[in-house]
Amino acid sequence: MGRSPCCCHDAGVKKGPWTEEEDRALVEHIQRHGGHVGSWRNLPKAAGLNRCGKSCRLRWTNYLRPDIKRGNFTDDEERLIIALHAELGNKWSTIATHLDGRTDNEIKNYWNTHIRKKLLRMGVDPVTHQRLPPDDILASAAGAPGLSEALLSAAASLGGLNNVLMQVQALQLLLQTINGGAAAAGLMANNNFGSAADNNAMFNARSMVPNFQDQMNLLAHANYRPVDDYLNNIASFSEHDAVQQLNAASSAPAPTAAALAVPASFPQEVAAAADRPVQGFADLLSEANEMPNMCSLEDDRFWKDMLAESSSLPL
DNA sequence: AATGATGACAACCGCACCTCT
DNA sequence: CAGAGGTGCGGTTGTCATCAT
Repeated sequence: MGRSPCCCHDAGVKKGPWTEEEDRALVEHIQRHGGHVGSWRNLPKAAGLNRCGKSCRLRWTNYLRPDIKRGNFTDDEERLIIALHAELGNKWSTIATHLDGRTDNEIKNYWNTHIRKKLLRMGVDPVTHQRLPPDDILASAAGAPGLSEALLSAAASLGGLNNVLMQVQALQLLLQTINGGAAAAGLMANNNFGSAADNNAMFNARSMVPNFQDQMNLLAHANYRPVDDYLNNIASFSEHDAVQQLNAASSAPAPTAAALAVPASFPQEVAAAADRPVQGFADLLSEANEMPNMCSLEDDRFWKDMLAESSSLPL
């Protein structure tokens, strides 16, 4: 099973982008043979192409084949890719067999340029499809070389995220890292869901709940559905993502006062905190939200200011 | 307007596997 | 069974367009 030498190493064989003439020669040659290629190695000479046979095969299978579907991936296709990737991993060719007209190369590129980044923004490991471990993030913030890719991605994306809930998640992770999570609640004011008073109630209450899951539960009590756990069930991701997109895009009614009421099961100080005016990140974040490009890791001042604000939040 | 940075996509590279002799 | 030819596959790189400075 030795590896055969590739004709691509031949001197004078052209590489790089294909011209229209080359495409036409390749297509006409294959059509002349009824769509059958025979030997790819012999094809270039027969077709009058100064190309490696391998290059011809790639060009045909990934671009010139008549049954290839061009254009953007649909939502359904994206969901299918994610689900299949969770099951199959980087088996691009196998994944491609489930999507009509899509090539493995196209799917692979789409994954690397779109889906992977989207998952990272949501705090999801695109390899394991699980939530990225907090230790990873904490270690990164402690000065370990190489800030966590997830944190970097989340932080760099803060201003551009079109989904408030993603912002919340990203900032939660960031603040847990920076400040032990104590200030994270203030960030929740940047949500556009309800009135300022409602936000005060919700977010001050949240600040009294140190545990991330408890915070999420409190939000859930107020009819928020921010972090349904895709991470524990990859099959539900597509729907979850779709719901998130809908939530972000829709003009969903603000939660009612009743919905925002602190549940009786929460400690008394939580209820008390609900009446305190929110401070800290709210203004900062809403300002950032209006100017998407101001948030980036390169903008040291932003993070410096945010750190300063976080330290002044009431606990 | 020029230049650098970034993102998206096409194409290449090298290894592994399958088939045939 | 071994080895060569041919192809499939996944990772990586190159190229070009667009955006930011």
